[in-house]
Amino acid sequence: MVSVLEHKIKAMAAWSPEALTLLMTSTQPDSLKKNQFLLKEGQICQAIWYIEKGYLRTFYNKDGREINTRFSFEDDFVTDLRSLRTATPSAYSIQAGEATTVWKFGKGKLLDLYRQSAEIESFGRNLLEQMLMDQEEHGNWFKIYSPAERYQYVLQHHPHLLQRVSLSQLSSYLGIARETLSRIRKNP
Amino acid sequence: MVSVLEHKIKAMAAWSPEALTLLMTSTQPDSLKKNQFLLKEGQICQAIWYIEKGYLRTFYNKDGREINTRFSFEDDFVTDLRSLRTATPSAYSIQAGEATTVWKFGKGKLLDLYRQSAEIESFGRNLLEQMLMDQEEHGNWFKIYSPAERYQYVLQHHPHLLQRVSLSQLSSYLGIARETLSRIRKNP
DNA sequence: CGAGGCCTTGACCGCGGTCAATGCCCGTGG
DNA sequence: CCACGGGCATTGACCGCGGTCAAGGCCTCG
Repeated sequence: MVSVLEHKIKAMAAWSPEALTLLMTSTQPDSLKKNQFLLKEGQICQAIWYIEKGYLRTFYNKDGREINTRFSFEDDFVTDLRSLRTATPSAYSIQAGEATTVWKFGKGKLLDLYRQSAEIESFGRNLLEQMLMDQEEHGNWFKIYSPAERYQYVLQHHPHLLQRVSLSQLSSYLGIARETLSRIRKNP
Repeated sequence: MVSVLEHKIKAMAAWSPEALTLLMTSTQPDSLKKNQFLLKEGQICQAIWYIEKGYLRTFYNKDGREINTRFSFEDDFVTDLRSLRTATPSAYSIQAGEATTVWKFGKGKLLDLYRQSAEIESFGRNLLEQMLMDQEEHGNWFKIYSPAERYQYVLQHHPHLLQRVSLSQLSSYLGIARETLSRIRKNP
């Protein structure tokens, strides 16, 4: 039987059978309960994960307060790129927001894959370009939009966030206080 | 004679002579006067540029006001990734902040390079990873730091910004008003 | 039924935005 | 050489948005 991962990956690029097999034999699934950690602040990130089901939040501590920097859902790839690349302790934690199934690609394995297959390297590059585009857009929010406008943006472009993430958690992602988000939602 | 570009590129990775030659024969230099545009809002971005000398600012219009989203200096690569990838009109303009020399890699040429050389594709992937790391960090600023802290961060980590970019331009990059930046600098 | 999350609401206030005036530096032309 | 003008930075006055603290309401789950 073909896994969800294989099915999804197939749809993302025009794969040769060899590359697809190589990719699929380099990964294993893992299950996380709600609130379980994939990575804890201070650990060195050793892998990239693909989310099959559920969602993960990436956050970090500012004076004992958790600031959410990202929410990742089905079909997203997740890692702490800085920690992964530089093998330094992560400033972030990654935690399951629901019961979550991920597929793990270890760092060493991943570098092998890139070396062995130009197709996979190309896929990786494209993925990174997509992620960079998204990240630039997200970063520019804060320069351009007011808190209310940022909320409206999420409402229109990422409505699933509001359905699955608590408002407390969303507020730090929007860079505002929980109470302010509450008031924004109240007033049209 | 070996160009500045070739010298720099050499230092960034372990190149085979073939890949390096391929790369160097796919690019041409271009000179920009101060205030000259590399890309104007509404145009479709067709290339990636490498900055040999000078700097570029990327900005965009919010209600007639220019918001600077990025400053790129020597050895940086610059483009509007969204416009380049999707061939849609750019929301950004890119303008020289000083007399600037760039090397242009056209989109078609670039895709050829990736197809022809796994080394170049790998170089591209690594470059993207670096850019994504930087962009994530920059984006998280706004969630984590206050205006004064953001200024301090630039002061410590990117002091060249303050030497070469006017405070008016820097302020929108920090997401604050020009006057506020002035007051932050005044008070320790 | 009680406890604990989570969200909402209110009161207060300080940070940072806006507008306007002034100062400073420099390049240009009389 | 000086006078003027433009661009940029600073400063002051004002005020409204959004943060903080505290209380209360409403779920869900044990």
